[in-house]
Amino acid sequence: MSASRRGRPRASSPETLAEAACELFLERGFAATSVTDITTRAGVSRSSFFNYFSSKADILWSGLDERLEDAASRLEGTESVGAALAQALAAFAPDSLALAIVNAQAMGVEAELTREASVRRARIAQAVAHRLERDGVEPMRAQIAAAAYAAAMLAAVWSWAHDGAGRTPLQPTLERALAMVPEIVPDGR
Amino acid sequence: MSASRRGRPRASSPETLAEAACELFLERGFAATSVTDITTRAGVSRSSFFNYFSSKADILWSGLDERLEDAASRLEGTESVGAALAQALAAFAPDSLALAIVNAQAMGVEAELTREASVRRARIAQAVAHRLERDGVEPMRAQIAAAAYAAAMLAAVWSWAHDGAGRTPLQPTLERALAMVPEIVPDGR
DNA sequence: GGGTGATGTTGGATGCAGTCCAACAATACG
DNA sequence: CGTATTGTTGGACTGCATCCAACATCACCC
Repeated sequence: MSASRRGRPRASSPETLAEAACELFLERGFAATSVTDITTRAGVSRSSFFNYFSSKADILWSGLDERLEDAASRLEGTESVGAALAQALAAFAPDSLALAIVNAQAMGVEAELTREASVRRARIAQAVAHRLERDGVEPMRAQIAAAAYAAAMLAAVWSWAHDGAGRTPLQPTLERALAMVPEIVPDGR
Repeated sequence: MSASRRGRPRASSPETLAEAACELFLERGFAATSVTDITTRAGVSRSSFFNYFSSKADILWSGLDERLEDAASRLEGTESVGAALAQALAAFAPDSLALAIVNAQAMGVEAELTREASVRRARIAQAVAHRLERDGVEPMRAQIAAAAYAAAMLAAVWSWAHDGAGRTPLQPTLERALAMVPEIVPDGR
């Protein structure tokens, strides 16, 4: 744990920026909030924003994206697909995304959410499909089964967010969702 | 058939613009081609572009989007899910999308394609899920089954494009893909 | 055949996202 | 104290997308 590194200390953090951003999203809406607005409230320059997030939309998704990368790694191992996904998401804490899901209407972020969610669904589905093909499932079947897993996963996150991401853990909801997949998709492993 | 309508005749058409755009995409790549480049080659002003497409990416997707809207309408009727999708896509002719899928690398459009494809997958999945819920399938199951249908549908389009969209009809490939879904997703109707 | 309304085109102004870069600031370390 | 490292800042720049007022071209009807 390098508590203090070499050069100039960071003047901000993803958390600080995300907090400022979510406040503004709730006040004015996502579209009406510019990156400049966010950095102004956070007390840093606009340039710095892109050291922490690669886009405005990334504020909401960076937390989950991290977990999805972990999931993709685990899927290359020998864990079962369900276990890999469950383990990867075990470390997913309530963040901007959960807030945005619950307050989607207030933030005017519904279109943005469905759009970006679909990208994540496809991303994790591709990882699962690769794994299933590695296990000998034919490509077409693998894609269909993988899509089912991805849909279950995102649905669980949504359900968990609406149940109150702060109070409830994600795990039970996720495992219930993942358990449904092999029931209806025989190719699930 | 109103061959000539009321006001000033159109100086261009989606087809003309798409053709000019695809040429440029093949020459310089998608990212390196600006909307201005496209309209210049097509011989119209930049402003006119947005009378025909809502965005640059839409050049590739407007054809399929039209079919997906039709599919969503059909899904509100009494046709089976498979029949609704097959019927809707029966009128899908090879267009810019097929060209882009085949020449994805040359156009430098791979990231764009996976991204936008995921949005369409989610869109049609939602329509299917609505239908399944209407038929009494519980929401979670409906979402999973719907994701499977959507995955099959897009996979069919991809496969068809690679088989040579001009030479082969889409129908057989699509029906083969759709037929796979009820085999592995019992809730499919 | 001239007026009228409908339909489209054009150019310009505008706002914002995202990229890039060179100059500068603050730290640890030897 | 000098130096390498890490991070910040402002500014320039490109391109997407939106909006709008002025203008052009048609069909139609009196």
